[in-house]
Amino acid sequence: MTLAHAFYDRPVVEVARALLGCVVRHGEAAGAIVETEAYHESEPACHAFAGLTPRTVPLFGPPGRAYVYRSYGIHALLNAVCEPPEVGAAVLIRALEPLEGLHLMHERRGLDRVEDLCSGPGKLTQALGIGLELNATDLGSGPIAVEAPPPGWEAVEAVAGPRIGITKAAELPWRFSVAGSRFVSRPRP
DNA sequence: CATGGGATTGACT
DNA sequence: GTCAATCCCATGC
Repeated sequence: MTLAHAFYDRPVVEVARALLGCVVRHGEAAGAIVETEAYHESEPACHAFAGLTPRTVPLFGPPGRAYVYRSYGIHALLNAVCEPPEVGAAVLIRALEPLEGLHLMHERRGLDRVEDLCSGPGKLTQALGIGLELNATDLGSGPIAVEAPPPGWEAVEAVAGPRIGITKAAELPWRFSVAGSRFVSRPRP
C-alpha cells in the first residue's frame, strides 16, 4: 500500500523525518529509507529558491510526486515533492537499506558489498534503475512506489544533523538518518 | 549566446 | 586526502 498524497502535504521537515523506514520500490527492486534531507524554497540550497523555472516545475506541482534531476552531469537524484503546489519543497532520498531485488542491484551497480548498493543518492537511483524519465511521476500510483514502513520499521529512531554536499544554508539540521544504520551515505552525523 | 557551478561518485596519490 | 567526469540550466552580458 503506497502512502496517500496527504502524507506529503505538510511541512517538508516533518515529511523527511516520517519517510525513514518507508519503502521505495521500482520494479522488482525495493529498499527501506534510512537517510533523507529536507529542502524548502525559503532557503538557498533548495532548487525552488530560484522560483518557478523549467527545472523546478515539478517542485511547484502536487505533493506526492517524484522530482528527479541530474547532478554533476552524471547522477540522477530522487526527491519526493511536499507541501501544497504553491510551495516549492521536497525531500531528497539519500540512502536505502536493500530489501528486495538484490541481484538486480548488484548487476546494475557492479559491486558485491550490500552496504555499497544504495548508500548514497546517486547510488540508489542506479541500483533501482530510476532515471530522469521518471521525473514528475506519481509516487502513489506511478512506476516508483513509496510504501508505509514494513514490520520492524514502524518506529525507527531518527538522528538529525546538517545536510551534506551543499554550500548554502549548510547549518540547518535538516538531514535525518536511522540511528545506527550501516546503510547511510556517511557515518552518523 | 557564453559561462559557471553543482543536493556525487569512484579512482587515484 | 585530492580530483576529474559530464551536462542541464540559471545567470549575466
